[in-house]
Parts: sequence; C-alpha cells; structure tokens
Amino acid sequence: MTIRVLIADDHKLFRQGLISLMNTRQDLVEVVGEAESGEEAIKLAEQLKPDVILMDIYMPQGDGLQASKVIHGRFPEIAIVILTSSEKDGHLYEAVQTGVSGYLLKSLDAEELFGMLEGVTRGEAAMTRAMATRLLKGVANRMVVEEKGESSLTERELLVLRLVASGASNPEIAESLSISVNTVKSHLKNILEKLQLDNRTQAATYALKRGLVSPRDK
Amino acid sequence: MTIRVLIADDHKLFRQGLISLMNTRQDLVEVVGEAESGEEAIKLAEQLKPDVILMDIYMPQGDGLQASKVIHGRFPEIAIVILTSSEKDGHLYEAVQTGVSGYLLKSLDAEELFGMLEGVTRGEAAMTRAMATRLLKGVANRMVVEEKGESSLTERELLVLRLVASGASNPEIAESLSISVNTVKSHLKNILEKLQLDNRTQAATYALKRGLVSPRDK
DNA sequence: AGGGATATCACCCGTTGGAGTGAGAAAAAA
DNA sequence: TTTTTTCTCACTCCAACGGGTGATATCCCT
Repeated sequence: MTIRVLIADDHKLFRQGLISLMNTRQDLVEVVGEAESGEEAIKLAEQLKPDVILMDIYMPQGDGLQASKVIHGRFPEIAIVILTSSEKDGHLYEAVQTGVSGYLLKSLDAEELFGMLEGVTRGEAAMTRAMATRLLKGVANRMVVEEKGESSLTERELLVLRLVASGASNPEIAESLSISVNTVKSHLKNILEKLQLDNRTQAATYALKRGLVSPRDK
Repeated sequence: MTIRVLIADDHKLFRQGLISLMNTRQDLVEVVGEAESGEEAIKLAEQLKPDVILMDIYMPQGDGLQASKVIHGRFPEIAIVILTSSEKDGHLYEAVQTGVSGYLLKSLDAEELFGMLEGVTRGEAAMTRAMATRLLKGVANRMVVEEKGESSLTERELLVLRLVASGASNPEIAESLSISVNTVKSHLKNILEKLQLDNRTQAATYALKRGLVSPRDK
C-alpha cells in the first residue's frame, strides 16, 4: 500500500522536483495531486482524500496555515505536514495549534523525508530535533503564560504593545512613554519572548487580532 | 468671550505646562478641563462642550484619533486640534479624515498656538505650512489612488503586502517570491508611498484592517 | 529577611529596514 | 510605434531593530 501524497506549494519547480523525487520511491509513495494555493489545497484535499499533505506556508490565495486549519477540521484523518523554508519562522506554534502532524524544513534530506512520511502514516509526528526543542521551550513558556491568566503581559508591556500596533517606532514609543529607547527595547524583547514572536510586525498583528488595540476600522 | 479649551494628553506635566501657558492669556483662552485618555476626552467633551480640544494621539485607553472620530461624530461643533510630538508621523492623513480642524506639532511656539486657536474658532484650519504641504501632496496622491479604483497597488505589491502582514521579513519575502531582497524593498517602498505610511508595521495593520489578508482568527 | 517579578537603563553587535538614486526589460496602453 | 506601467535589480548610507548580557531599584509576597 503506497502513501498517497498531495503537494501544496506555489513554486512549480519545487513541486516538480518533489514529484520526481517521490517517483524514485514508487513502492512507498504516490503523488496524487498538486495545489498552488491554500484554497486549491482545500478543494483537492476533499476530492482526493490523500493520506498526507505536504504544505507550504506562504502561498497566494489562502496561506498554508489557514488551509491546514480548515482541512484538519473537516478531514482529521488527513495528516498535514508543513514544509517551510526559513529556519527561524515564528509560525511553528501557530502551526501545531492548527493540528498539523509535522513541521519540516525544506533543507531536509530526501531520505529523512521518506522516513518522516512513513512515520506520519503510523500516527507519529514529523519534526526535526531542532524544531522539537524549540517547540518544547515554547510550550513550557506558554504554560507559564496560561496559568498566569490571560496574556501574562505586564501593564507596561501592554502599553508598549499597543504603541507598536499603532505603527510607532521605538524612539517614538520612548518619547510617548517618557522612557529611554533602551527600556522600550527591553520591554519589546520581553513581549516577543512571551508571545513567541519574531518581530514587531507580528506583535502588531497579534495585538490587532486579539483586539488588544482599538482597530480604528476603515 | 474667551475660548473654552479641553486638553487631552496623558502627560500630566505637559498638560500643566499648557495650562499655565494658557493662563497668561486669560483674555483669550480658558482651560475648562483635562483628559488623560481618549475615553476621558470623549466623556469630558460631552460634559463640558468646549470650543476646542487639544488632543494628543498616543494615549492609553483609546487613542486620540479614535476619540476624535467619536467626538466629531457626536459634536461636530467642537473643533479638535491634534497636538503631536513627532514631526514625521503617518497619522496626518488619518487625522484629517476623522474631521479634525488642525494638526500641530508640540514644537510649536506659544504665540503661534494662540493664533491658531483664534483661527480655529473662526472656522479656519490650524496647520503649519510644512503639514499643509505634506497634506496636499498626500491628497494629490490619494486622488490618483482612488480614480484608479481600489487600492492602486499592483498584483506584486499586494503579494508583498500580504507577506509583510504575515510578519515575514524582507529576506523571507524575497525567498518566498523568488526575487531579490532589493526588489522586495523596492516594492515595499512603493507600497508605503502609495498608502502614505511610514513603515512595514503600519502596512501590516493597514492590510489587516482592510481584510487584504486572511486574519487567521484566534 | 529573602525571593521573585517588574521597570528602568546601559553597552555591544550584527542584521534589517527604509531613503535615495538609477536603470534595464517586458508588457500593456496610447 | 512610442509611451507608460510594472517588475526587476544594484548600490550607497544611516537609522532602527533585535539579541545578548548585566545592572540597579522598587515593590510585593511569603
């Protein structure tokens, strides 16, 4: 019985490369479809019912995480493995929460990929050690966060976060709060650490999505 | 007849300074109240019905622009003058759209401020030449934008904007779109110019507020 | 009295961001 | 067929950002 795989990635070349790679192990896997966007991935997942979906994050028309959430909600039996390119992207936590079965880097070796695919169909999680380590740290952090109730951000940090979300730079925030830029950076550093984010832009969208800030409509 | 002024600024010292300044011209102006937040400003505007509100932008609990919108909606007879500190902040366009009567810098001279206040009560706009110039350029730009239908952003720019809103860095965007970092910067520069924004964080919140991106809930 | 969390700030350092300028190629519109 | 728009990229330059480390003072809690 071969593993039926759906590939979702907007890079045609990457898809083709993967397919030819898969074809070298036709005893093990079979590529049953390709999607160029998140939306297409959802559609094909429904039509093809693959065993595994290899999903990129950045895609036009519905990114991979959103698509993963939808697919996992409707077809929990389909294993979704995120295949991303950047080593340090802050989507790991978001991804595991959407119910994906794995989170791998494109720098992965072909043999490792096959091994992961086998494991995934047996219900194991697909993840490199480095990712797992990051995840554990993150989870530990989150637990601290949650048991503290709400966001665990201090008042001061919330103030800084709101200003970040308003598009203010660190010097502007410093002036607004009458503190030094160093202190602003210190607060922001703690915010990013607590929320497991990579940069101020993610912090801003985080704040908006959670209504920590007044989304001045329009 | 003196001009009744409400001061809304979270910096107590600044408020007090302004008040003592105002008291030197009791023949002209009278400070009838102080607010430390946007919410308080709305409340006091209703209670006191001042002639003019001097409003800061960055404030905890409801920023000045939001408060301005509410107040202008309910009491259009009250003139609102934004008093901000940073020379180059991208809220100018947002501010004028909320119906404020003026947009001044805190670096303003006291005599100029009094002059502006007199003008405002006569229905004139309060604005420095520099601000007016920036505004005109912006309006000209906006008109180009609007007659082009929708956002005037090109496809490529929209793609970049979505990635920016997802919290991706320029190198990450470059890799995702298979173009150079220089090109990403070029696109982003054009985006910021077209939308009259200052930085990528503002671009991200812009995208979120307008639903250009899938706000992955949560 | 001691421990932990908070808020403040300094210094270093490498990377990123954004402004400015210029320019070429291809596609679309005039 | 010109002209304009779009997309691409290079190069410089400086400010801003973010990581890391460490320090001090305050306050709260036990």
